[in-house]
Amino acid sequence: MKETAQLLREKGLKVTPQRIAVYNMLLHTHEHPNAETIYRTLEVTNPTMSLATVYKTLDYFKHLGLVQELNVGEASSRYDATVQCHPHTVCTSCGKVTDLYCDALTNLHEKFADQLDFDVTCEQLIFYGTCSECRSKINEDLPD
Amino acid sequence: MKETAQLLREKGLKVTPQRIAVYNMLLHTHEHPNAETIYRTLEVTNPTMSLATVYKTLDYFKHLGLVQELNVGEASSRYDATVQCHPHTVCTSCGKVTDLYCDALTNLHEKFADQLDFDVTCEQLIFYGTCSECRSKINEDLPD
DNA sequence: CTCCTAACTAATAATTATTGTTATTTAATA
DNA sequence: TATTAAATAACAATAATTATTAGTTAGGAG
Repeated sequence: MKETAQLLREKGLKVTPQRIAVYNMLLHTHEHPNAETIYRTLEVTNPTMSLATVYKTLDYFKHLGLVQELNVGEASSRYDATVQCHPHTVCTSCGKVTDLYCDALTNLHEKFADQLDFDVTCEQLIFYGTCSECRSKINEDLPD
Repeated sequence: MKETAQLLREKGLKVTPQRIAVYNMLLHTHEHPNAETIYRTLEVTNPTMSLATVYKTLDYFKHLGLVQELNVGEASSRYDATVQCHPHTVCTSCGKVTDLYCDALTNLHEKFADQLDFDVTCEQLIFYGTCSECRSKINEDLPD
């Protein structure tokens, strides 16, 4: 936990329990939680935590490049402590968002920069569909 | 305009002036407007038009595959009458969303389907950055 | 062509995610 | 330890979207 405090300080942020809690939660999950989920998870151990602070903290973190905001078409944004752009899969059945680490699908803009007439700062590739678990479930429910 | 009425009928929808107006507007623009913009544009010529109807109409259209909902990280969704998945650029300076027709950046999932363990139904590739017009403006404002 | 009815629309209320406000508290430094 | 600028919690406000409902209309039956 020392590292988080150090990191926040380096970014010019005051170190508060709330900020440490939000950042550490994002570091240790792969669920890409939204603000509501972060708040619900943290209020159990951090009674002194409000949803507005979660929003504000995420906003600071985003602008300082500590987290990435992810928009997969849901009403609310999801957050990821991995700030490097990388593709995601989104299961339209269970809602699960998964990181995809695949060099061939990453930094696509670099390969096409000359054809674009557009300065790309960030790219987002999302595959929508059905994850393997949901596919199995659907097959169980529909025996032939 | 006859074709739109025909298309709606084929999809099992009643043909109403509101629905024709919304669909035709989306057909004839490349601006990827959101519900609010569609409403504002149409109320000029269609005084009998309400924002709630625009939302409901877009929802019907989306589920019937007549339009595509596009989420570029803004508060509201944008809509596109081109339902085939294709990449977009989003200028973070002026907000303009532009279609990108480039075979090498389209249907990426088909090329990687075997590596995924995920049934992809649709993919979305978005390049965020600065469009050429905004780049020129920035250069004007900052002479060296 | 007129009538009928289910489907549609407009108006408006309600909801949900997010942001603003403010009084109080706290982290960091002298 | 005292100071103070910044952060927080509580709550109000806003914006986008959805739900409700009473009145209207499209389109088929007669």
